[in-house]
Amino acid sequence: MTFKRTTVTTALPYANGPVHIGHLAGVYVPADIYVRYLRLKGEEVVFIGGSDEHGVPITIKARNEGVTPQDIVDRYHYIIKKSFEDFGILFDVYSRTTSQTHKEVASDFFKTLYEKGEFIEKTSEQYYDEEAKQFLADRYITGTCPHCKNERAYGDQCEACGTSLSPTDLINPKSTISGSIPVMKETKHWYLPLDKHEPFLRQWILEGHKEWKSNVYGQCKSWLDMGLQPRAVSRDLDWGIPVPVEGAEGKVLYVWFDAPIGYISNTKELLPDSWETWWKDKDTRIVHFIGKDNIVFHCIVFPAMLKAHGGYQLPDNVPANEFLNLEGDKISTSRNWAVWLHEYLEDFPGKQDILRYVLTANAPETKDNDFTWKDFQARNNNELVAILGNFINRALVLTHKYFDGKVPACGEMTDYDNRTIDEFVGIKKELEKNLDNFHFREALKDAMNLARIGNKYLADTEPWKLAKTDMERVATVLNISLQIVANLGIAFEPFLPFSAKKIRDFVGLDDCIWMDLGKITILPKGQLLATPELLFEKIEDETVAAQVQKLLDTKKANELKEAKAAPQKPNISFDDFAKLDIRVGTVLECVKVPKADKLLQLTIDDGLSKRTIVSGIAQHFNPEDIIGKQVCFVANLEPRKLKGIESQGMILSAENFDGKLVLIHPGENVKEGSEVK
RNA sequence: CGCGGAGUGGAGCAGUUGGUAGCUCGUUGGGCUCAUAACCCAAAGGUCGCAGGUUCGAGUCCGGCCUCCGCAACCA
Repeated sequence: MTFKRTTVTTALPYANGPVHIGHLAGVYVPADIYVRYLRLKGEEVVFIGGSDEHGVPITIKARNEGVTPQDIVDRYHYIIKKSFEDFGILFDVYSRTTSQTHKEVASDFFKTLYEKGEFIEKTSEQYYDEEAKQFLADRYITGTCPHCKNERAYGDQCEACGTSLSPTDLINPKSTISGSIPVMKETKHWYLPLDKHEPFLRQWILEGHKEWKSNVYGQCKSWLDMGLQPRAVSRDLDWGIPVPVEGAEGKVLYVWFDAPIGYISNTKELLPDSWETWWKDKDTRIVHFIGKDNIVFHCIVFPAMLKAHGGYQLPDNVPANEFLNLEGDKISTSRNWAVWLHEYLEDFPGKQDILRYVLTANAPETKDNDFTWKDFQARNNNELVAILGNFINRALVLTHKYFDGKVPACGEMTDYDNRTIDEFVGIKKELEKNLDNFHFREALKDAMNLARIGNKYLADTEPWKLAKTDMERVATVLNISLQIVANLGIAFEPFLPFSAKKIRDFVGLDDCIWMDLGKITILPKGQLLATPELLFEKIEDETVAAQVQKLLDTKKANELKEAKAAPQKPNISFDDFAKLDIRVGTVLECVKVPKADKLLQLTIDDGLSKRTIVSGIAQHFNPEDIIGKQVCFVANLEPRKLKGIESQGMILSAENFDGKLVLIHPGENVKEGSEVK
């Protein structure tokens, strides 16, 4: 396959929240690695990103916060943009779908399809929320499921019984936005007849792109086999790009139609004069990096749009990744179950490359993977520090020790030297093959193996021993070792750009050219090295423990938020209440009841005498912690024998939502026997 | 039976068109001491989710079953 240039796009993050490690691992790091690699090889490439800023969820978030949708997208667009910059994701352009350029491009795109007769118009009745003044997407309507009578079924599906529904099936429908009862209202929309493009798509994907990843190919095949349906491309909403035809007041382009065109708009914003080359020239190759949730849009819908429009190239590959989980649970923006990029950088300043490394080494390329802080620590300590950082440090320290920090001359090379270099060149080829095929996890492993070769080379040649007898040989060994260091400065550039730059700075290498990889003549003799400093540092147990604790706190906060108070019990009369005799007493003694898991035996000074109370609280308190404390107890509860001990009352405690018991104490000490009313 | 993906030594993953099961980490033993107690070598450890079928031969093909994840709402 030959091509002259590559257009790389990344899924546009939705601007209703910051970006997290899942975004990075699934889309942006792989894309950035790929783009950096192509650039190093001197290929023409343009790297397009941007925020997706339209759609219903943003309007709802804005309503909930009492601000405008524009406020929301402004807030997150800049946070997201900065996160990407901070992590070295080198977009040529990172724009937004609220830009003027996009408005024009998307409008024109729609108009072209409209004028070519590529849409069909349909009028239908849809639920309308009169209070919120908007039509309701299926998911924003709840009601009773006609099949299982579950009262919390959604307009598209009942999650209790699994049947798929249409909003009109629901009994007692209710808007989730305002809570009001929606009414049926007629509305007209434009549809893209995907079914019309099905034969072409079938041929193009199923015959023409068998090389696509199995998850991508499989998903497409499934959609095609099910048969494609026309899809609406417009919505009744006041936030978005107006449908640019007459009689379409109050209607905007549906986000999935709007968003992918953003790739084109952003290219145009970057290159107002030459953008078409990057989308329409036959020698241009388009690659979309996305997550698995976006497969059908990028493989079926967007290509159909481009085909219908005419003149555009279709994507050459869509290397979609699966999802990344966090400590065993699905990452969730709404539940705050995520490692946010901006927060990571606050906790680990300057350590972007560690995260890039871990996310690449553990990328969800073939199935969902799990990010754990323990793995993060292990990969840093055992791989980045021990293999890569250590080798570079060894080579530099030895050179400073024996040659005043100058690259020594390379003398006669042995067979072993040559074999090492051959091995190096072999790995370079593997590395390129893996990068070309989007196998970034393997490619990173290859790059790491280059550092391993360096360590082995030093261990086998033992220059610290040779230094006693043969300095000329030491010179050759260190020259080759330093050349390997220089090579690492190139090989890691796509993966760890910050560290690769540092490595090159150590050895005074100004240019980073992929062609040089595999050569041992990169550094000239006599080149002065910088003073070595540590490339990576160990991450201590406490550091990762703190991160884990942060997540546990989140989990707890979520549980608290979701915990609901139990319904109130039926009313009682004042007389009933007056019958209760609740008093304060001081715990004099407290011991565990033998052969009982839950029982504590307390001796209490109740102001009159001492009484014994047995309480089922042993799993929540240490007996000695309670002694001396004042507690509240029901004094006139009928005595009852527990494990053979007569209990004369009941200790009062509150049960937290998580089942934890808390004793009820008076706010300040009072006289024993005081009544609680 | 909605659709797709995944199920390989303790953990995380490779296994291209079927031909003796590999890699990284971890573990154990040894070596080295230039190096951030880092590095190098060696070993142990798997009936490739389950039970079938095709084949001289299957992790790799076919049909069945089980488990996990995702999509069909928002979300990479």
